[in-house]
Amino acid sequence: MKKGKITIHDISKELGINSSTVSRALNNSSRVTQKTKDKILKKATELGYQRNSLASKLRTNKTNTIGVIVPRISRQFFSSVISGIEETAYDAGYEVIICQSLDNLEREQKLIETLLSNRVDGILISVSTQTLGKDDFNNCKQNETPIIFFDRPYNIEENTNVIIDDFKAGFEATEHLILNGCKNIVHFSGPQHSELYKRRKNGYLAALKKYNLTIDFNYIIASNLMKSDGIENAKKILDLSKVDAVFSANDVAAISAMIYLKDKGVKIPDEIAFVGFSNEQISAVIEPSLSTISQSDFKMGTVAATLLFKQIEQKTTIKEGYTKILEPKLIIRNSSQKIIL
Amino acid sequence: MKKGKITIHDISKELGINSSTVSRALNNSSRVTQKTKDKILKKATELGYQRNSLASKLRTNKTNTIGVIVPRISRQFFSSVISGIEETAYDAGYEVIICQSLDNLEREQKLIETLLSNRVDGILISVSTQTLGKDDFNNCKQNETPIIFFDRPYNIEENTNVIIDDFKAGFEATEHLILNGCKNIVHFSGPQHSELYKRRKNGYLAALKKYNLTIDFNYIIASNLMKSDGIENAKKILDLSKVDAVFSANDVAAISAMIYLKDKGVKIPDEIAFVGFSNEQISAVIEPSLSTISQSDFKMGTVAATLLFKQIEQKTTIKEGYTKILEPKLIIRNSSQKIIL
DNA sequence: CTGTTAGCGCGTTCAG
DNA sequence: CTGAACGCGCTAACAG
Repeated sequence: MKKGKITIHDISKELGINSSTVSRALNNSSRVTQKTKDKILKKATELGYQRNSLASKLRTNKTNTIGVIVPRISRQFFSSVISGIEETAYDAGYEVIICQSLDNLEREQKLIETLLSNRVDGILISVSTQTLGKDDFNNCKQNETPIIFFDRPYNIEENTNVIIDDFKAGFEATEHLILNGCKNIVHFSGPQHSELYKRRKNGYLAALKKYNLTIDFNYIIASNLMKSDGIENAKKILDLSKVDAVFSANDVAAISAMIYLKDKGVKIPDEIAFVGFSNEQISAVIEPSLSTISQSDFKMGTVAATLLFKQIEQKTTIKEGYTKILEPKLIIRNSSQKIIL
Repeated sequence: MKKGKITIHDISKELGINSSTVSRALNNSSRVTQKTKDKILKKATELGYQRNSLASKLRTNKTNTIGVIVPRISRQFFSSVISGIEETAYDAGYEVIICQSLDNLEREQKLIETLLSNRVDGILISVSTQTLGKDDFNNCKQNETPIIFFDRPYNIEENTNVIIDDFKAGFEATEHLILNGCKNIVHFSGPQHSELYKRRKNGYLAALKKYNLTIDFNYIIASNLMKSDGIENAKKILDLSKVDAVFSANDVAAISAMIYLKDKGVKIPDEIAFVGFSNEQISAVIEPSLSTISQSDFKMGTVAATLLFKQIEQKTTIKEGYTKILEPKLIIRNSSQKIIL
């Protein structure tokens, strides 16, 4: 057997058929007779032919590949989104290159460069926390490479974004708790300079108002996204006179708070609604006494990917400032005790 | 500004310098004068030149890219290994393509094909649980593309593998617990047909023997890797008269067991040694009452990658059956209470 | 339905 | 130190 890589020319010569025909056959073109196709395919496997995508991509100027950049793949939210993206891409015949920025702007920029130099057809990105500028992704636009921002919106006026309706998520989660008989609902929020957490909080407040429940601002506990904040949150809960539910928009803090309370032997609220995560490991942890609700993170992946493929294939000039706001389709996870949402 | 992609020829024409020189300058060849280099680089950024890696890779027949296949990126062990791989690759000037097989053999095979057709220089893989055959990766060997198996060994006689010394890990974890005064140590094991879990168990047994502790086989609780198994395990613990530590080699089951015990209000053992994970989320969950030990998963990534790059660069014919067994460098995670290991 | 020709963008000869 | 020419493997366009 020949050393090195076998090319279509090797097949071509062996069979006395022109290499273009071989190429067409291997791409299953309708313009080749089935008989010759069979002959070629047989020979190809016989020689151990291995398609060279690089050459093909170079020639066609189309890679059928998209790049995905997330802060960390270990974060369940992102790995779920990635799964959604991959499923969609798989069906649409696209390859996916996954990258993690580690929330580092410099690294993120480097990844973008690498993806562009590999001529990906498009990019999906959840920007790093360091990414605050207004024009960090000009190189994409210059290349006319579509880029879509998901989860963490970026420069909404000019770019395509896929985000969730946080107000509605907060409203519906809270409303559900109310409809299940809860009246004293604590809300764990996140950093208050973040629009995202503000919107969720406003949803919470709106739900309380709708049902004429008194609003006690001591019941709104804002904190950062650290474990230690969760402990602090838990201590604050202990100071409140009556709590029959928690709506948490802050996963890390919420979990450590719950664990802390459990360890202290405090009975944790029967009704807890978490927004923002659905990881199996985490749900393993909080079962059976709690339930999570999960944003449709998987769906966010499919939506973002579908949108990207549309942009790629229509080759539309990128619409400025289109934002897709997902309905907060909240998924109820079964619990051995009460259903939460 | 010119539409479409700018090539070295565009730079070449604008400057009246031959494209070969431009190419050399952009690759920082020593055979170009600094002055012309500067001129070229300036022009390149001015025109928004964007290197075409595809063409370069095709031409040089070297991609400086490796593929990594893992069952799931969401599993902390794998995402840690990936981080290790990425760091190493980053330093060595390699790109990394991350793929997940979802523990599905068909998908795994397809990914291999894709990676090969993209001419990756090498592959790192932790095989899917469905991968049992002896020659599922012949296409790599045929292409002379190095492939290294990590964590889940595959056909040790013929391939390069990077695994951990499970016996030693089990021994040392158990020994540590003993040295901290524990005498009644439960061992959570995994599927008993797996060599990996057998070896860890043997390490546990060896440690008990060394310190003349009585071996009670009721204290060895084997199960599968599901949440439900963890619950069963927990129930079995309740039947035991005295337990002052747990050495768990089975992360999923161990966690759900601990949570179950907590929920039941049972005081969980003070000393718990987990082997096999170090995820932040998980450690958030089990703090402050427990501590984890983590295998050097990150290191496994660096070691496997380093080995692969060596194979790639030396272009050695792949040594048959070389297995690198890592020392189980166990990392102690701080706990607010006792240190476990 | 198949063959011919040319070229994607780059790097690497071999000249000068 | 720089230029001219060729080819990596594949496919689009045009013939036939």
